[in-house]
Amino acid sequence: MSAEPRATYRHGDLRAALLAAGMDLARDGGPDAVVLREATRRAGVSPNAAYRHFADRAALLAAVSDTAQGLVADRMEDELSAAPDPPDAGTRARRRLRAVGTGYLGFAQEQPGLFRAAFFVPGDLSQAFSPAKAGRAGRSPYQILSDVLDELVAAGALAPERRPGGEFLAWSAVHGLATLVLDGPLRGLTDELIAGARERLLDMVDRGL
Amino acid sequence: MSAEPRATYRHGDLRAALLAAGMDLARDGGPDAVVLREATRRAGVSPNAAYRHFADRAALLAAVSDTAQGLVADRMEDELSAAPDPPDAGTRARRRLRAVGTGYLGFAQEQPGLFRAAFFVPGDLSQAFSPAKAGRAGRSPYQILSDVLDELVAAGALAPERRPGGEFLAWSAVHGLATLVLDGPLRGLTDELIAGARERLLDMVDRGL
DNA sequence: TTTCGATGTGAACGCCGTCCACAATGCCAC
DNA sequence: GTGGCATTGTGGACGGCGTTCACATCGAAA
Repeated sequence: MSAEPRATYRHGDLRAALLAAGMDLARDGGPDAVVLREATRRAGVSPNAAYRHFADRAALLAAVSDTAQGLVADRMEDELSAAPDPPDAGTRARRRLRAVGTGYLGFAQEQPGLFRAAFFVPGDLSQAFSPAKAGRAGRSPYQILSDVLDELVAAGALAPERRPGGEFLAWSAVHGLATLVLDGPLRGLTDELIAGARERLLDMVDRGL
Repeated sequence: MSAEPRATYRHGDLRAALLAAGMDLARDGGPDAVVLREATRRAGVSPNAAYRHFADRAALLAAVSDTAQGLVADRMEDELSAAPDPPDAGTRARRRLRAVGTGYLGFAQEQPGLFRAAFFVPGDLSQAFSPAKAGRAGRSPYQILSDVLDELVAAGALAPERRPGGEFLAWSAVHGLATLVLDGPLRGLTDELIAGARERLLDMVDRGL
């Protein structure tokens, strides 16, 4: 889709094409690989054309980041759907919180480039609840986490006075571990070892929230 | 120290000068601001001269990162020295673990640029125990954390079977929170609010380790 | 004193993000 | 229809970057 010149002068949906190209670049290479000129090249368009749809490279990267966060949300929703449904509401809610963390960390392992693009872009977490970051189900990763914490309170598994700010505790733990797996001492470990670390970390959150 | 030409053809200690310039760049601007050409400019030297001392920009950045981690270590040691010494060994050890986390997060707030350069450089965490990352006291941030966890076990405040991998749990939590404070929803909050989140997070680690 | 490795210089290459002026296009009012 | 106009794409240029190659300069060892 890049070699032959377009039939029409107009492209059709250049914004979407640039975003798709940006996603491809991010997939193998992370945020630094999202290069404006290369994205236009892949879309079969001159470099400047990008500026009709994105203010600058940072804007394109932000769009890529938002889209990638949507994929993370999907991965989390998948894990939620697959989670078993124990009868007791409390253990069910706690199980669902684990599923959310598992989905987040699973995505980090399976799609390191996109994960980096999603969460290692300075400032792009500031409006974590923006609908631009939502997945198919319409919820952003933060919203999913937030909702599961509400379930925890509703099920009586988390004291209401501990609820406020719970997102920050849970997210901190899980995101920190993702960093260790991607760039730190846990890099390159076998899936089993990483799964072990994950379970221990989720235990910590479960116990300490 | 940049304008007037050098008296001698040789620079003296160009490596150190480039590293110092790199640290200055990182201090305000983070890792992306560590630009090879600018560092040589500040050292009063042609761009290529840098290649006699660093293989490429990544090598310079890695040196900056290591040095910055040494500063983080210093900040942690300071907090450790300032920590009160309760009589009970167990509560003392737990107090010291808190101090380590407090120092880490304090540095992140006080020196965001250097903190980013220290910990937001892909791959530079892989050998976390390298002496290049040590502070004045000769310990890297990871070593400090590791030692405090050992103290916890020695004091009987942590079951020995929970000890292995404890670094990953504690570090994950604290580093994740630092990310939220620097780039996420907690950015720009008052110091009191951030301190509140910090204490809650350290509670979680304390309880859940 | 000569030689030689280590260190710094100059010029160049290709890549990047971005800006400006201009061309092609689709659409809407008349 | 047709003329005008906002939208979208092009071409060319600028400065900055990392990096390489050939060359100059120096200090120290032979």
